[in-house]
Amino acid sequence: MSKEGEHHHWRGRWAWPHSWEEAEGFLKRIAMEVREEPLPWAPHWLVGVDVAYGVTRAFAGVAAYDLEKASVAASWVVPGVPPWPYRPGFFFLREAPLVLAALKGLPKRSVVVLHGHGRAHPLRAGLASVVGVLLELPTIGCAGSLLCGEATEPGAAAGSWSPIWWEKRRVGAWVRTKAGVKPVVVSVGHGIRLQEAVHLVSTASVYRLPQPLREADRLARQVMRSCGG
DNA sequence: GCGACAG
DNA sequence: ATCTTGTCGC
Repeated sequence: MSKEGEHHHWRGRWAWPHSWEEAEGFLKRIAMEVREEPLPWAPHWLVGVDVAYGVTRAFAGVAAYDLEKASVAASWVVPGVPPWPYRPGFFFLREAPLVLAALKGLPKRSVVVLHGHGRAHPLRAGLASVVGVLLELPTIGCAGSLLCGEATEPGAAAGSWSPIWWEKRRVGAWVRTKAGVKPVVVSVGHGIRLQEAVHLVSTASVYRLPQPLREADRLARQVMRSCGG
């Protein structure tokens, strides 16, 4: 990845943060731009993105899952360099630059699902919201655990879910994607309704995480290992 | 002050 | 997250 975001069309409108302090202001502005609204069309693709990290390089895996055929139709990997260390609440600083570069040229009617949070974030704007707002794409956050908020345990059956509350707002859903397995945290990233996000994640799941995310993760790791980290 | 804390 | 294959249990 070269100088973060330099070549993207959103340069100018959004100055990429260069400190933790700037990152906080950046997220607050992203949060104000997030729209929680119905998708403008019936989605055809659920595109999963995940990044695997080696010693010096990182690899973003992307998997386009055809919702009708219930299978991954295309996948690719984009190499880069992780510019920031991980810090809870600022995961986007580490992951977003490479993810943004990897999501070029998606087909129409694509919804992107990211391995992290959207509105279920202390500032109500996690990685999925950053990517959604900057690329003006519908995005969903899907994470393995809560960063903030509270929820009651959903029922044991696959598909059941309960709302997640944070500062008196409903910021996400705790979703049982597989019977008897720990629920995942689903939240709106941008341009979609929580209900639709929950439905898409549930529909695309066989195991705990939705298929496009599993495939993106598997592919990114595979390529990373074949490239020697 | 201490613990918790997406990946 | 990552080091790491098979194995134990429902």
